[in-house]
Parts: sequence; structure tokens; C-alpha cells
Amino acid sequence: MKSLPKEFDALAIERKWQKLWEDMGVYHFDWTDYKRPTFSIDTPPPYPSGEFHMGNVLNWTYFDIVARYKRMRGYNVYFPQGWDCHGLGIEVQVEKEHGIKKRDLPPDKFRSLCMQLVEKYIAMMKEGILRLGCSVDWTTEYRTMNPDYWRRTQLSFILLYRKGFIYQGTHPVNWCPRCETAIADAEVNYEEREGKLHYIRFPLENSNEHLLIATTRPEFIPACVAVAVNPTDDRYRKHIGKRITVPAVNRSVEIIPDEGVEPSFGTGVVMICTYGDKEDVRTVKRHNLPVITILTENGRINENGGKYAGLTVEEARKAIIKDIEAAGLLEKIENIRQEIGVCDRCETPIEILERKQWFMKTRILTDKVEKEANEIVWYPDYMKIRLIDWARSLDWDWVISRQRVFATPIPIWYCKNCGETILAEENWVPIDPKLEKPRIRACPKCGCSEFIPEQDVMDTWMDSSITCAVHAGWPDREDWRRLFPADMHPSGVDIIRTWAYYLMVRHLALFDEKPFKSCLINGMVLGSDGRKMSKSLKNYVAAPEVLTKCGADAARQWAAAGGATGSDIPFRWPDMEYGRRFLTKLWNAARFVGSQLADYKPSDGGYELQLLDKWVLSKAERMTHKVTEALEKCQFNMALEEVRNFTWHVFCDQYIEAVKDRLYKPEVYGEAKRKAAQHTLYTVLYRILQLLAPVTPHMTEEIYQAMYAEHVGQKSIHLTPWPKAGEITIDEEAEKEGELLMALITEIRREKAEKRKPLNTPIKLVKIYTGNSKYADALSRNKEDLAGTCKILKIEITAKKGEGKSVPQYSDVCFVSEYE
RNA sequence: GGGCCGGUAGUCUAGCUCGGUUAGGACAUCCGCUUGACGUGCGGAAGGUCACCGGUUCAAAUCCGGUCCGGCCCA
Repeated sequence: MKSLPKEFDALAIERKWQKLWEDMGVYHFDWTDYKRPTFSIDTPPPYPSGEFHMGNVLNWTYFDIVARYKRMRGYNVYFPQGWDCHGLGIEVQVEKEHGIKKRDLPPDKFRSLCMQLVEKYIAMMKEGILRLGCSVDWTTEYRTMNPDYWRRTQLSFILLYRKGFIYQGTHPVNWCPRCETAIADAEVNYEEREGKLHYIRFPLENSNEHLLIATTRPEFIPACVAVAVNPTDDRYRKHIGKRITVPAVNRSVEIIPDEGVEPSFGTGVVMICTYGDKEDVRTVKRHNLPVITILTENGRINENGGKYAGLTVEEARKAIIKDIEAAGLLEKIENIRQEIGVCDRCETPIEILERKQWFMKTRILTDKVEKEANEIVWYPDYMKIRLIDWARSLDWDWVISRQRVFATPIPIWYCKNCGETILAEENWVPIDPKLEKPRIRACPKCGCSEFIPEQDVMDTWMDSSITCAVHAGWPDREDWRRLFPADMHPSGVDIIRTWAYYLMVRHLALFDEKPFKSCLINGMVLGSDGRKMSKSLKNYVAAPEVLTKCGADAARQWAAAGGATGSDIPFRWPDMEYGRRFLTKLWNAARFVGSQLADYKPSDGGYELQLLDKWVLSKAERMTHKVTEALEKCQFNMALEEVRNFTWHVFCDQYIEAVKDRLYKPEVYGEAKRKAAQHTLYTVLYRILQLLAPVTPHMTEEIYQAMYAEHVGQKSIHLTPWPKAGEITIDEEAEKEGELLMALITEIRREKAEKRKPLNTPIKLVKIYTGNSKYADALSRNKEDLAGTCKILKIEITAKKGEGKSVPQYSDVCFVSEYE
């Protein structure tokens, strides 16, 4: 057997295997194999936003461990990889980098700038995935910005349209005035900011009294359509039904009762505008109030704002306050902390606008979403609550249209004459209605042959929420249901409400089936200050730096063992260091085994297993059960800790130390006992390597190739079958006796340490008292390893109780040692 | 304001599902030793009212209720 060199270069080893695995194609899904069961992973195509970061490392490590484990368990594993390219984030960056706005360039030019930037980011992130050693099947790589992908997005749109899930309507939507587009609830963040609460007098009609209203948004006064009070509020109940004058615009509106009004906020009187906030939307709808839209798409006051038309929101606020103050109607202004909705991509405060948009009916699916969420296996289980709560909390359907450029076009035209909506046929896609006409001669309704293309494009989530079906081969492969639903969908805890939710509603609507059978959740990566790691918080550690300093196998150990699955994992350099040291330990253990097995042939028999051989084999088997069980439950931290502790402490510190004498001196103990130790070292090390392979794929491969590949016969350790239960016999008797023997060895060594003697100091005589004949018998049968390990020249064992140093856990067992 | 998660030695963390070992580990600290795999390694030591209060129980870090604090997501 080949022995390993003393030095190793972890990074070189990692690069070498990453390349060889790719060359050998060891991770390719075998479409022609119908014997093995399949296991498909719905790899979330990352949004190429720049660098592969530690959160990606955590996420990808989790499901790569699963992929590698399942492969060894005999599954035909499907591990695809794509890129979710479209979206506002890239557009905003292109605008920033080039100092332009989307309208400054023709759409195709703007789009190509976006594609360039995306390619740059993909290259960076792909490098990260490769360096982490993920077992991706790169023959599956795809980009959602390529027409072959968005053909599928458009096809799904057409199918949903026909099934009645898509509608166009004029409804209030979240609107980013900077990006000039509608955005979904999931794209709105809430931030606490400093605001001002204005107290303004609204004169009551036919009276010289007034009501004092409090508002944070006086610029909406021109859009005020009612004044509301809580019907249970005794202060104002008498005014309900009367009319009141809106200052600055002199409009007469009604005072209405509404239970949504919080009597303790401000004055308990609020103005209802279209639309100052989401609450206004509810109130307007509830009371069927008129709608006065006063904002343009870029956040200015429109013609409905009268004299304030053309001003920005900020300018209008100042102008209106000035006018109200001049009219003597401004009572006071207070500072207030308020939560405001901002655009997820550019942090501009969002507005609510009523504009014609495309929607997908999602709320009618909520009961189904809940039912399916309960049928999916979640790791950890409680995470399903997030999805269910989110689905239940949604007020509006999903706005799927965007007024942007870099996205999948909506395959729709309108008849120029009668306005009829023309939906693309299934075989027309991919198609961009802005560049191509519908493939019909004339409008089926009026015969007109001129058409107006839909300018809007689709929300990016429309691309990325059909991945479970697309990965499986839909719609091109007839057998796509073989890989659908996906066996596992991995997700960060923060995107359950988006990714997992949208996947659910899209696939339920399209195929009436849940998209995935299990969902693996990873927590957030925290910085050293305990807060979520981010560049803006200055607690950011770059993944390439970590991978260069410590290597992928160390980083993967951090990800696996940093905490329980689903919980947030703090980034810690000491963890990284520990991972690296463990690899060194493993390397050296393997090197020792190799050096002792120069003359060993795995097929050779002729060995007589000793107690400690049986003991460590039995413990290795027991550990295998624990690791297997932990991996089945995606408890990566438990699985890794189990193997690391066994390797370091049981295998290296205890077993190897205890059999050295037997290995070195066959002339004393006999060849059969040396062979027994060789057999055990060979077997247990292989077991360790296999169990570690999903977590530290590179190092285990390197050792496997040098020491095991020839005999085992698989071209990669990652293709070897996971150990089956019972391959090694669990020997309870040997474990019990072995524990006693190890406890005694440990105690004798401890005594040596206490006496400040080097561990290889010979002991002239050790008298052992066991207090019972069972222990005495066990020790007598196995005193060779005891003597060898502790350098004892003579051992006397008696079954009587005696004096001396006692052995922990075995209160009756004690010994007296005599040194020279 | 709502939902979820967490609060375990100087730091980080496991254990809690299914109550019962001396509460396990890593890093840091201290003391020893260097043995023919070990970028060292090994042996040992110190360090904890398991956030707080109450309940269930023969028995609670673990189950139940409440309080406080922190985080995440949302309104």
C-alpha cells in the first residue's frame, strides 16, 4: 500500500480534485439509468449580485452534503445549477455604473449592458461554487435571461392565463418612484425613519368649529376623499355623517366612521387619501370612496394636484404646509419615529399607485398552500410556519407586471382598433411582442390588422418560481414527472416568504401538485458582532479570502458544524482553524496507517482480533449508525461532531496509541495479532473517510485514492456505497470490556503524568484489584495491550478488593504501580 | 403591534423532540510531558445559580405558564 507524503497542500489538493471530478464526470445525472432511485435537488439559481459570500457557502455546503450522501446511498442524484439573471437589482446597478436611466438607451442596448454585468457576476459566483467543491452537474447549467429559459416562463404565463389565474386590472400596487415600476409585497422593506406629524385644522361645514387631524403626509391633502374617526370614540361620534372642508383645496368631504382608526394615535381623526398608505386602500375600498390619484409614475404631483401639479412630493409638502399655515390652519408639527416602506433594491420610499397591472390569483390558493406545506418535510420542522403565516397574511394578489426592461416580456398584444387582448400561442414562444407581431392576420374580434405590444415585462420571480418543473425537464422531456416534485428544495430562512411561496403557488396553479417534497433551511451567517453579516455593517468576511486561507474542506466543516440546521451560524475564524487542524490530524492518522500497512493486503486473512480491535470496530459501527441517522435528518452538526470526535479521540488517541506496540513488535506478540491491528486500522480508517466524504470531499478523496481506490475499485470515494448496517458486527461484550481496559490504561497514564514521568517510562509492576472475577477475567485475557501501551513489565491481577488508585466509573477497580 | 427563534463557563456552541449520566465540545487561560503519524501532539487543571419567576413530577437545561433581554421576519 502506498504511504502518504509528510507534507500536503490543501489548496492544491482541492483544485486537483475539482478538476478531475469534472473531467471524470462523476456528478453527472444518468438519464438512462432506471435502476437506481432518483434524488433531485431544486438548486435555487442565485441572483448574480457579485461575490459568492459566506451565506452562499453555508447554503451550498448544506445541500452538497445531502447530494454527496444520497449519491453514496445509491441514488441517481440530480444536482442542477442555473442563474437567476433578470431583475431590478441588475438594472439599478447598470444605471449607477453608467450614470443613466432605463429610458436613456434603446431597450436592447440597455438589456445588453445588463447581460454583460450578469456574466461578470456569474463568473465570480461560479468560481465560488467550484472552489467550495460542490458536486454540481454542470451539464445542466442555464441562465434565465437566455430565450430558451424565458420561453418556459412565457409558456407558463400562457397556461396560467388559460386556466384563469392571470388577470389584468386596475388595483393599488406598491410603486417605486425611482425605479418607476410596480413591486410586490415581498419586495417592500420596512424601515424606521424620522418623520413629522402635522396637526391641521379642517373646518367643519356650517359651523365655526374645526376638527384637528394629524397626518405624516400633508402632501396628500389634494387627494383627501374623506375624514375618518373611530365610531366608538365619544369625542367625535357626533360629527359622523357631517361634512368637513379639506384645506388648501377647499373640497367638501364626509366624516365617516371606521374601526381602523386608532383613537390614541395623533388626534384620533385621520384623513383618508388615495393613497397615503395601505390602510387608506382598505378604507377607500370599504366605504367605496372616490379615487383621486395625484402622483405620476416618477413621484411627482399630477394635474389632479391643482396648483401643486409638477412638484415633487417633497416640494408639494412644503408648499402645502406653507399655504395651510398662511390660512392659519396649522396647529403644530411634532417629530415622530415612523415605519415606512422602501424599495428593496434602491431604498426609495414606496408609494401606492393605481395603475393597470397584470396579476396572478394567488390568494385563492392559500388553503392549498397550507395543506401542502404541512405535507412537505421541513428541516427543521418549525420553518413551515413561516410559509403558512406569510401566505395567510397577504392582502393583495401577486403583481406580476413590471415597468422595466431587463426581464421576460409578457407575450401579449392589444388590437389597435378594439383593444382586444391577443395572447401568444404556445408555439410562438419565446417571443418579444415589442419586436414581433402576433402571428395572426387580423384581430379575431374586429378584423383589424394592427396591434399594440404590451410594454410591461414580468416580475423576476416569474422566472425563478418554476425551477422545480424546469429542472425536471418540463416542458421538453416527456418523462419530466420522473424528477418532479423535487426531492429537496434548499432555502435561506429569509426567503421562505418569496422563493418557497412563489414556487408553491406557481406549481400548484400550473400542475396542481406541490413543487418539492422536502425543504432544507439554512440560517443567516452572523458576523463577529452577532448581527447578520453584511458589507454595510462592516462585519463582512469575504468568502474567497476564507477559501484561500483555510481551504474548502475547512469552510465546509464550519458550515456543517457551526450550529444546528436552520439556526443562524456565526462566522468564526477559530472554527475555520479547528477544521484545518482536523484535516491535518486526519492526514497524519492516514499517513501512520499507510506506514504500518506497507506489507498488508486487504484480502489477506490470518488475523486474530484482540479485544481493543473488536472494541474500536464495534464503536466505529455504532458511530456509523449515529452519523447515518443524523444525515437522514439533515443534522449536519451532529453528524460531523460524531465523526470528528471518534476520529480524533477514539481512533487516534486511544486505539492507535494502544496498538503501536503490537504493530512494532510482532516478534513479541505474534504476526496474527499484528495483522489484526492492520486489518482494524484499514477498516476503521476507510469507514471514517466514507462518513466524512460528504463534508470534506477533497481530503477524503486524496487519501482514498492513495490508499483504497485500487482495492475498492471505485474511481472516486464519492461513488463508493455508504456503509450498510451490519458490515461490522456490534460486539457489546467487547465494547464493555474494551471500555474497562481503556479506562484502566487512561488512569495509569494519568498517574504517570501526575508523577511527572514521560509516558514511555517503564513501570516495573502494576498490581490490579478488580473486586470481581468478571473484570479480573477480562483484564487477564487482554493484558498484552495493557502492558504494551503503558510499558508495564509485570502485571498482577486479583479479583479481590484492594488499595491504590481507583479507576473512574469502575469504583471497585484499583491499582498500585511500582516504578524503578 | 404580530409571528418565529434564541438566552447554557471569558467567547461561541451541543444537548431540549421522547425529563433521570459527573451538562458535552471548540477557542482562550493555567500546569505538566515529548512517546518511532501529527504544520506539533498528548495528559491534566480551573471555569457553569443551564436568563428570571412559578407550576407539573420521586426527578426539570429538558415539559407547562408567566416575566425580562436579544435576534430574524413581517405589519
